[in-house]
Amino acid sequence: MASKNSGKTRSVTMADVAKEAGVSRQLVSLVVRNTGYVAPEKRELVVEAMQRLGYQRNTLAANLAAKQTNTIGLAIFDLHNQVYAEFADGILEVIEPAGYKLLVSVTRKESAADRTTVESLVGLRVDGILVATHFGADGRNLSQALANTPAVTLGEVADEPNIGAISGNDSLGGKLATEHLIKQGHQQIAYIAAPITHQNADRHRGYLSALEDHGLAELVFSGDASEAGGKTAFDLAMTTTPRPTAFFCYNDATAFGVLSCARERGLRVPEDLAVVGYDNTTPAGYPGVDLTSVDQRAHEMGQLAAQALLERIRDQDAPLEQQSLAPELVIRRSSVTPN
Amino acid sequence: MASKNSGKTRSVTMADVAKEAGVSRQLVSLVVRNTGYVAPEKRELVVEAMQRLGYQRNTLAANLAAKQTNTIGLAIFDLHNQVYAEFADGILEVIEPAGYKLLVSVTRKESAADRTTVESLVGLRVDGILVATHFGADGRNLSQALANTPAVTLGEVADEPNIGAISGNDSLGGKLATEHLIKQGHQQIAYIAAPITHQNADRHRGYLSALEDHGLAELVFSGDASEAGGKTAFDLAMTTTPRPTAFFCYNDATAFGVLSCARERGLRVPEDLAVVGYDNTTPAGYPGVDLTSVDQRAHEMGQLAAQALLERIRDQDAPLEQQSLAPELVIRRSSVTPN
DNA sequence: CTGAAAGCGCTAACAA
DNA sequence: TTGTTAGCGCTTTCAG
Repeated sequence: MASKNSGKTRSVTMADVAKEAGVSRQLVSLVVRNTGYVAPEKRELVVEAMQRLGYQRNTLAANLAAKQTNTIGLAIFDLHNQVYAEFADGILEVIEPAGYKLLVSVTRKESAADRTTVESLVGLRVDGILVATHFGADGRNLSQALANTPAVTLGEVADEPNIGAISGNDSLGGKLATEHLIKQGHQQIAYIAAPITHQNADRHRGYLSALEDHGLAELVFSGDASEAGGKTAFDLAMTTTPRPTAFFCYNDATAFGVLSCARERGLRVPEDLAVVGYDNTTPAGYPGVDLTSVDQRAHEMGQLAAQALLERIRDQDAPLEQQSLAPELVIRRSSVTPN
Repeated sequence: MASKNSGKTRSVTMADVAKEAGVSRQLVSLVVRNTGYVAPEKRELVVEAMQRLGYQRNTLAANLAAKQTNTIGLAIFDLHNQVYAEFADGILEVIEPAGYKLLVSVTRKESAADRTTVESLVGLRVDGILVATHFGADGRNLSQALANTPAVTLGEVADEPNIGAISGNDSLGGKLATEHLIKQGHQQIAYIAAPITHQNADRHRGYLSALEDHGLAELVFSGDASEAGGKTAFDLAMTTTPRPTAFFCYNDATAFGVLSCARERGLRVPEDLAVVGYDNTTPAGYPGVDLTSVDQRAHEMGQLAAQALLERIRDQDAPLEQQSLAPELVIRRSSVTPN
């Protein structure tokens, strides 16, 4: 007896509040929803009753009945990566004023559960989902998981009908970064790649295109878009000949991994090794880090994606937003050859 | 006509799946919940029907009916702060194997909506809540917002009956940090304070106690527990006499703000200024940053808190967990006086 | 395995 | 303003 939910005390319901306040259930509903006209004294009565009883509305029931949750879901990959914080900031600025709440669903990167993340949000029937998690190259998976929930991807393009996307021009970003390194005099420039996504493919492509323009050969090492991934890839790179003298990394997280390893090996940045990241996260600018990084304007992307999503929620037939922001290379010490 | 939810297509229900598969609704429910015995062929039938129809269970309805969500809520303050990522990692390691999902509710720090964050989780009827947000000194607010939802606070003690807490020994941490700075020869040691919480009060107390032991006077400047707060406080500190030569900061985020400002003013760390943070977040260890920081073992705290919470969910009468972890000072370059 | 019935706590529409 | 009546999509229990 009593294995689960042993002592679960039945929670206070609207009916309880109504009785306590001596009014009808509907009246309570009205004041809770802050809708329609309620006489001040009655409202007062209800509010007091709610406080006495410690009433908390059951959003589950409310949402189920209303078929609407006033909540936006954000699916992300790794809480450690600061880009997501930038995204979230931008998103909140847009949705909070519009009366929406934000719910974040996180994957542990090991569990590769991108799908789960979105599905759990869909299950909760959030009004819309912002997908900032890596979904591999397989957009179909995303579409399936979404099951018609309005969605906009962030950073990554979705190439599925009916899904919006606010992305950066990643191939341009890759090209800018690589050209910068070439201009600094590097010939052996490595790309630290991440899992197979459009973002990765595009950054890679930009890198290649810059190399080709200058007749240089590519050197690619794969990690997993995290600091640990950067370390792995770096260690690999150090065993090869010719050894790279410059690293263009898939993102800042990866670059931080590279920086750490470089120090462990006694390599100085930028004297012995130039490093460029992507995302221009806050830590990239910390004194002493000074990581050159491609800024894809994550904050702005968050805002735009949120706007696009709200648009789509209001009108399912609104035109599909497919914006792309131009990236900007922020040059710091980590990549500048001293003279 | 049609202002909201204009094109909202009715979503696929269990009944639809049952009809499609030619079985009863209960059978569908069984396979969805993965409960009881279902004949393999029948299961196959159902699964296929679900895929054909793109069925996604309505978790709202399921949770409402089952009075259980298999979800743990995490209330946090600021996605930018890496401690929360550490917390989350530890939490996930414990709850995922136990079959729980994690939902994160974030506040924008400006909106001071600690309460909202918890309330929105309570509304969703998550099975338990981990509170890692700053709740001011007012535990009553928390209790009210929780409305009997099992909860454990992370980092902060709750001093409310019925709320568990896994915290660090913050006054010890403050003392360790300050004593270290004293040992480095500093006399003017500032504390960069954060909003009124137990954590802040305790770290402050530890700082004071160390100062008193050595007959030093306190210098306190207040920020808001973020990078921006650190900057504000630092600027303030720079206008006072005597000017501090060392800073013990409420947390790493604050410390990063201080480090940035210091550089802007051309002050070298640690030559002109020693800095110590709290939390020992990942960026503190980045090459070039090398921030001395008190490690409160956030990852472990996350695990313990999750365990305590699960315990409490299983049995409402389980003894209240009130653990405190001993912090450890991780000394790096930022605080060591060169000789 | 199926069918029937009750209920979770709320919203929504309408009549009184 | 208040009742009344439905119903949201699912779980749970019990009999068959």
